[in-house]
Amino acid sequence: MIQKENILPLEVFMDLDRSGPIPLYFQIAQKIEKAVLDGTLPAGSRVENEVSLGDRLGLSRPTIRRAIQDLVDKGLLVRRRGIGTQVVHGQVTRGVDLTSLYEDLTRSGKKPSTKILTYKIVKADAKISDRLGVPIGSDVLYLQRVRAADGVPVSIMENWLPADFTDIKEVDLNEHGLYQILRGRGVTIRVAKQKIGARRSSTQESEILKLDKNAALLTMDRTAYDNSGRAIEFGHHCYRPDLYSFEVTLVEK
Amino acid sequence: MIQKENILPLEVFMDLDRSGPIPLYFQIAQKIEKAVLDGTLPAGSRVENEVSLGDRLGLSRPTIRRAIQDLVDKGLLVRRRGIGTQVVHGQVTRGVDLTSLYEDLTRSGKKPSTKILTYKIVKADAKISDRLGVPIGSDVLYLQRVRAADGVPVSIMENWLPADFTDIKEVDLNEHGLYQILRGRGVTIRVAKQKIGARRSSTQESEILKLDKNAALLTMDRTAYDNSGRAIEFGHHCYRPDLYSFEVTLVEK
DNA sequence: GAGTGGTCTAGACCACGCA
DNA sequence: GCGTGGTCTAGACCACTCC
Repeated sequence: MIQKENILPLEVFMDLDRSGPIPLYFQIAQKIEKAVLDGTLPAGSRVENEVSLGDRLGLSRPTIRRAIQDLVDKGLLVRRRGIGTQVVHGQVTRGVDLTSLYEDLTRSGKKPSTKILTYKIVKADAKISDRLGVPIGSDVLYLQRVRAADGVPVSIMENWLPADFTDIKEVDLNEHGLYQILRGRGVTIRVAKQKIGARRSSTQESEILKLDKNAALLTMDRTAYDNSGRAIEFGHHCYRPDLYSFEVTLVEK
Repeated sequence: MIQKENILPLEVFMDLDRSGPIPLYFQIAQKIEKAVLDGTLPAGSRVENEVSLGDRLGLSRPTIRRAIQDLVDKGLLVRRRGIGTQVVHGQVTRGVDLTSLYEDLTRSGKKPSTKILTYKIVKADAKISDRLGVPIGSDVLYLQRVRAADGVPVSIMENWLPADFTDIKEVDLNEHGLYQILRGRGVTIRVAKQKIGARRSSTQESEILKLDKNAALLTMDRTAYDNSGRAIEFGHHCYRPDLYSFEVTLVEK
């Protein structure tokens, strides 16, 4: 495989803020990412090596390295020892990055709305107890909601939250995504474990999502943890497969 | 939230190989991961801080830091500035890590087998041209296979590969996974972009997978790139949802 | 104020691919 | 042999959280 010519990024690296709160490696990564997206660094082209880039910018190699590594982890660049760093072919797809469906829809320009079907406090059964790490029989908040985009129903969402979230207001859930509300309470979701599958829809689900009987549903089970490692939310969601899918970028470590 | 007691890992860090080919940060990460899995570091417990661990092991802080960071990225640990590092609650789920279904099945103790339905060289249409980055009308290898686990059909896989892979032997595909064959040719898949969805099965698909008519299928479209960033394979796979699902761990960066 | 993780420096040596 | 990325060191200062 013939390598394309070296393309040295010019001074795309203007206005680096060396004293502000934004890390230097992050600023560098942003500049390089922008250069890839706008074609300054076309697919397959080589990226300047770490040492010389560091020299030119007056930054240490570990700082440059971290910037590039972050882009490699995002699937934007590929590195080979002894060879160099190249831009991956193929358009960039934004992977799932720990946002809720609500934010997903907002970002893609749709207008999300939520209808609450069920809002009640229930006792945790064995499964919920296991997922949330709470005792069996303890109070948990149970939500059943329908999320629509521009008025078209996209997803039925069931969620369970530990007892100390039972004071979440029903009205807030009409106006905001769940993760948005949690953030407002100082809870940051840091890790989520998801299982994505498919099944046929029930009669009720078909009615709600305006699908045929026995249509295919895309399903997702998720447990989300905050920055102390505690389970905050367990959810079982099902999506209209013609309106939603999951995009994932995998990078060999 | 009350934090649990400090639990200082003892000398779980025996036999570190300081001169071998395995990086020190990797060895450290393995030891810590093992301690989490076997309960030495229970869920919610604190992990010793970077500086003191580095001192005790006679290693620099960046080395220790890298080990811990890798585990954070895997969703095993959580960090908070000013607080410390803790073990995430909830059992560890092995995420999808850029292996093929063949390896997936082997690892979970099943016996994979493959039946080739179609093996031929076709001309790239607009879609395949776009996904593989080859000219429209150029030769590509088209495969249609059925993968079974312990004799039960799990997945129908369609794959397209660029012209220089047209010498892949049909017999090899019976015995090995596609990625396995590629590795044997010196091709390393480094990045993959996947889109996971669902749809109803066609009559033919239902027959092959031994499903009811109009059953739900879990589908995955994937483009895979090698370590030079070149597209190596595009695939459209569909799975029996009762036998297969995708597990993904997301970590806020 | 003490303890923690987050960032950054300025070097070093090695492993690998290529000419 | 040379250029590349991969690892590692021994420090430094800062931001944040808790007491």
